[in-house]
Amino acid sequence: MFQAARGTADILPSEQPYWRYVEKVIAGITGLYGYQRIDTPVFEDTGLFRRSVGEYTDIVQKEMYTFEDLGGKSMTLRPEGTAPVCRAYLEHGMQNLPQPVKLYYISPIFRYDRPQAGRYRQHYQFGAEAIGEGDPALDAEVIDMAWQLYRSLGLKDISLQLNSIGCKECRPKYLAALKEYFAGRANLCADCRTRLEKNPLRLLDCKQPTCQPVAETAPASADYLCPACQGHFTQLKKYLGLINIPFTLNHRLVRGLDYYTRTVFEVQPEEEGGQSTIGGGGRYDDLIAELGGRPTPGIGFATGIERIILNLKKQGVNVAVPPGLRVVVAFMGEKAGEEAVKLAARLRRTGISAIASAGGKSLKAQLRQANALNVPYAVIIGEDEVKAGTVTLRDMAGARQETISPDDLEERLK
RNA sequence: GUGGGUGUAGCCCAGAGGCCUAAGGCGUCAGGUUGUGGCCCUGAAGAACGAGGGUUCAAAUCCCUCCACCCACCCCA
Repeated sequence: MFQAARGTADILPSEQPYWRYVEKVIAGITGLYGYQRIDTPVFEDTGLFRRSVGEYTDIVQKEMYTFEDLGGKSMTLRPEGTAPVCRAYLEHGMQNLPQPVKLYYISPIFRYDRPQAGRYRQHYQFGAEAIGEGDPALDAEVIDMAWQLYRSLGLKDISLQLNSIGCKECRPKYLAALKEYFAGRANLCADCRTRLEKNPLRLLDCKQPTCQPVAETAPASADYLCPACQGHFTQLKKYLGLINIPFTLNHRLVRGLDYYTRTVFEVQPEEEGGQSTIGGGGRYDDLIAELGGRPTPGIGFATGIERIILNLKKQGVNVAVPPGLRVVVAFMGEKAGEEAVKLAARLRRTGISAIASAGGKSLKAQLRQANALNVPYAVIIGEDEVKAGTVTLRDMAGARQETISPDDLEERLK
């Protein structure tokens, strides 16, 4: 038998209420902040991700679904959402729109990773990008939107971690300080020794017990910011205070994609546990230029739908279940069967969800099924009703029924 | 990619070398007299025990390989 590929999952009808709930909240929030939806292709030129995400990131080095198409081009299944949106921004000349351009997406993301609870090879992300404005007020707005999203979803006990990792002016100085600091440490783990050369920022969030204390007392990027970045960060913190967004400064917060500048943030449930981050984002002021556009600042945020749902369940958040079927039309006999098919169709045309039972079962079986489907009403048509031109309307919950004209059904079932 | 745990019908699971041609519960389907559900009762369908190999007179039960899921690491959403 075939199975869904490793790390992928079917989203079954019983799960759908969660997805629809999350989508509904997202639609509300994005509307409130003036974001418009964009959908980009599932695969892109591999170069787009290599250039934006960064050659030495884990994502590019070992997690991409890359394949050669029949024309010999290297394509990659989208491993993150920001680069495609930036590509679309440039491709469609959105720099000619009023800035910032605010776009959001809900789309599948692919990463070849070892699956775990809350970690999949295909998962869905909601992401939002505000491109074309570098004002820290916009950073605050994006962070606020993320925060309000989780609040609106009904998630409690989440925390916001915040940091600034500087820009290309001040970053080199900081990296040098970091390298100098770590190079002097004897007992770094093997991973950290390679990070030291290729991606020193990542040294900060190593989870190895031996590296922990070392990272804890490492130089903080916030102490090495240039005046401009310092000003930006200060303003951002002030704005967040003005709109009452609680945040925790975390000088070890680093993100796994190279394009981030200045602001980075992450949201996670306070309860400990692996795969806990539910969302994160940051500013990427050099990305658009890196992709060939004029220097254009941007900031974005993304969150994993599966992880949101995981937490909704953990916290017992009640999601609205969409209304089910309203009526089952049961019948006995051939002529009544025709009436049932006609009646069910007629009810649907008036906006009342209805099915005629099928399969020629006994009335008992038909009502049993109606009960299992949890419909509030059953309509019964037998020989008597056919002769009299009536139908029997049964209130399933009240176990009462009466014989009425089919013309009165619409009014009664509304 | 590394280390560990698990894998029996759609779901939850009993079962620890021969008594298993695999038990139970949920669910599904049917019936409990003639046109009526939910409770109850009865019955049926549904599993060669993740896959493949091996050990043994004999394996769901032991061994090996693979696959999948879960946990930790890694990384991130």
